[in-house]
Amino acid sequence: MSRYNPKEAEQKWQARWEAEQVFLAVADASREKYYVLEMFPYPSGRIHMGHVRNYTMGDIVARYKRARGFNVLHPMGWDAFGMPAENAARERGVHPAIWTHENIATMRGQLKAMGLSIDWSRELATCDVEYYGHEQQMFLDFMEQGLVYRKEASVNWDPVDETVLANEQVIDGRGWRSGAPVEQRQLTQWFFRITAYAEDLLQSLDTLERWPEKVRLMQSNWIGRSEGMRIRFTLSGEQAAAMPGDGRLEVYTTRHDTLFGMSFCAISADHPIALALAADDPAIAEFCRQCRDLGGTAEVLERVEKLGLDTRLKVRHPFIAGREAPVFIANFVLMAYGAGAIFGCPAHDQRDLDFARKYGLEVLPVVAPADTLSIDIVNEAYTDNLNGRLINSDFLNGLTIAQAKAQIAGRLTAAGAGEQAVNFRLRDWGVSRQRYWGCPIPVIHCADCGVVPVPRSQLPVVLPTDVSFDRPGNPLAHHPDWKHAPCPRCAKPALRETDTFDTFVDSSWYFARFCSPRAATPVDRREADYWMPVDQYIGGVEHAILHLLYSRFFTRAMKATGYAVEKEPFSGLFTQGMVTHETYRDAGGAWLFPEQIVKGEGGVVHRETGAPVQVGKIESMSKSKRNVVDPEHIIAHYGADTARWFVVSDTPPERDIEWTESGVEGAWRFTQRMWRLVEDSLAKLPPPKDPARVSGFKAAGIPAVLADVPEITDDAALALRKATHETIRNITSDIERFHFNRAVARIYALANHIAAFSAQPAADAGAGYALREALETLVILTGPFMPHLAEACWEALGHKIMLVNVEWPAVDDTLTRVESRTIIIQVNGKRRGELNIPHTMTPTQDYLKAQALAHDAVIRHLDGRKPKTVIVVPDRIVNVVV
RNA sequence: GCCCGCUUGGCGGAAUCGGUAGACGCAAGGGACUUAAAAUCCCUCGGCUGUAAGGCUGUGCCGGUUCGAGUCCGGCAGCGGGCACCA
Repeated sequence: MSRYNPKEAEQKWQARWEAEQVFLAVADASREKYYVLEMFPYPSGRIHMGHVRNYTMGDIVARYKRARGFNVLHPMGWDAFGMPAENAARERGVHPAIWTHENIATMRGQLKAMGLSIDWSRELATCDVEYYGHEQQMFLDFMEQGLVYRKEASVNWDPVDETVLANEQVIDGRGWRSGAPVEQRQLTQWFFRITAYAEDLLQSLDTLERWPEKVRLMQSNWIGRSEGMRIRFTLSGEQAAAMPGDGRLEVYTTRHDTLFGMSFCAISADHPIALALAADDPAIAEFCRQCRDLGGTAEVLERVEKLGLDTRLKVRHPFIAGREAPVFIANFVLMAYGAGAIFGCPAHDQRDLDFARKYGLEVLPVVAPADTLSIDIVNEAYTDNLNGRLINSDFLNGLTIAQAKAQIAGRLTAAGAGEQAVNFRLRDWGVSRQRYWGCPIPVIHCADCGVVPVPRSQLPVVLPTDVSFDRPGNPLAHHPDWKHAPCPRCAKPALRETDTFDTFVDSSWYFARFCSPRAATPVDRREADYWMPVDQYIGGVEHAILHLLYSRFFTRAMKATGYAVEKEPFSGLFTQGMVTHETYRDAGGAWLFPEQIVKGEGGVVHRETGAPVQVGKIESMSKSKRNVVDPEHIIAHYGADTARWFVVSDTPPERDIEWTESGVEGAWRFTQRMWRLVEDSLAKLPPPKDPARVSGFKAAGIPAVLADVPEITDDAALALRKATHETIRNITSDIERFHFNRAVARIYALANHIAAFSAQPAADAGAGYALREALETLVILTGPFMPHLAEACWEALGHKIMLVNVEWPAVDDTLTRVESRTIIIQVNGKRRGELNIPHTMTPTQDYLKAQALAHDAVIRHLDGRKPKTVIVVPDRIVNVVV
């Protein structure tokens, strides 16, 4: 008996798959396609367990779908632009391109060692000009379609690193790298007009039936549609006529029903009126500056007091003659949302109430709970916007909130003072980054002609390689000559745009590029029309909003520019959980790696010093806490199959999984156990039959491997066959529904059953067939999870063709249709016994009832009482009710 | 603050429709084999009770619907996630 050697077997089968180009995907209109994609990795240096989990899941789906006869596309690439490469350049003097490509080479090798069924001929990296050049072309197309524009926007600016920071890179108001206080700066930036599709992006969420409900909800909240009114108030006061807006102030509200409770208006510090006032008044200018410097981080806003400055402007109430309300500039009003101005009704909005209390403004309740008709407002606003009746509101009194809204909308619209409006929280996507390692934005700035797109004949705009990182800021801007280019329109000297794209742009269309990664155009329509959309996309939930929303925008924009037919990129989505591990610290509080500790009799101690170790929380693996396990070590020690098996065992894929040494040992034991099971059974098996035809993309329509089993009458053999076919049915549905942990459990259960059967002496010749059928089924069903081991077992079972080319087994319904033979007997819903029904009979309800009433335990529990009724659930239960 | 999700043995988790709660794995304990170890195999394993057969109890807590509730409904608690001055 030989021991299974994963190292040899994995190399052997990976080489054979590659030699026969099994995973090469070729579009074929005669075959049904299936596009499986995992979120492509950032080439940070080495793969981590999160990658192992992600790519194992994708590979299970890809191999399974392939076995089901689909023409599977399963590609891999690299999200290769981004800041870590520039940081490496600054810290270690390595050029970002070299750093990135070395990382890619390392990680490609690590992924290949996992035995993934990937078509590596389609590999791409977003930092290669063959990729980002096409991105530049699409940018120009989007520009022509009006989907791109430039505007001045406020950004987080790190004055030391001289760069823009994303909100996540601002920690406690300081730059995450430099530690310098972050400033708000107005910069002219490029934007994608994602809001043009706000309604469609929201509505179409309903069509994404194979997306997690949670992700759809998060996107829906992010888009943040609200229905309300734009209302234009007439300004009064000395300066009213001089203000922008023709003497009117427009606000957006969702509570126009509370208009009679208005006691002030407030505008943003960036509102045109505020800017106009600030121009003449240093005090106002100073106040506006303070408001802006607050910035946008949520934690700061939480603590900050509501502040306002009276502009001395007033607005007239549209329905109360002679009544006016003051206009404030307020720090809590955002220019980017709605009209950048609000009307304040303190009784029914908490912020307005806080503000009113601070500045001594009137608080007039205008909505009361339906049954009370009056309400006192102290420190808490009454914000119920569904139930309630209007009070203190003239012609609205007594109406419901909905009726009052309709009245107000009707009157204001008729008067030309407003109209109903839909508003979105979603904002346009700013894509400019002042960085080197990204896709150059293909425009030229000319003093005379303005912003001029780079002519298509001059694309791609290639990143220069001779850049230096010896000073802060964007190396492209410092480059001696790269940015100098003649204006394409007037030929005078002009300047290239030195900003590059946000890396989310690169990852917003790579899935489409995979369909034709070497095409001379961004996408080859014939290929894309065949392969798109992605049938199953798999990745971390941390991308639930931005990446997925941007990609959904991009496919719409690509459709508008003729690059795509589908507007939704991913018809199925699965978001997997993280990989976690215990944390360890020494007495000094320093984090320790798992391999530095030993768990023994005396508790947990340091491997070398023997000093006691504190075991901390189970947290997601991170380098900073050192609770990481390197997949390469695991694969070297146990093999890829064991690692793959472990990361889908026990825990449902959407939940976080804890990596434990004993869990991996358990997975390792099973690989050996399965191999032994096959070897030990070989002597009892009839000869193998290779299937007549081969599945995969070279042939369609495949026969089942397991046909022609002779008739079997032995009970144990029949039970094995039944278990075999039930396992096929269950694992098939488990994989379809991403219940990999259940599929794993069922594989264990079938293996246990086979082991028990195999240990008994064979009843007759048929037993060998049942055993071969069960073993081969076990091997095929294990294939998507542990492909190398399964190939080895398949070969050991005597087959000449590779398992990867064998079709998924079919369920024999005649075997599984036989219902349960054990019927549970209950008294008052509690289990009291069971009935065993012989194979040969089909019991009637009356028979079951009689059997139950005659049962010892039932008689004991009835204790002489007459049953009121007896409920019989066919094939399951008899419940005697007293 | 608003929105969403989760809560089952020592642990990860099973339990399509309301119908045998705890599959499968890990850990633990006992035993076999072995000079020994590794590996492997067998047994036990929610709690209480009983020599045993068995009995009682048990899916976060309180209540309801039902012949029957981990599953459905109402309330509460705890944990986790998303958004957050969004008018």
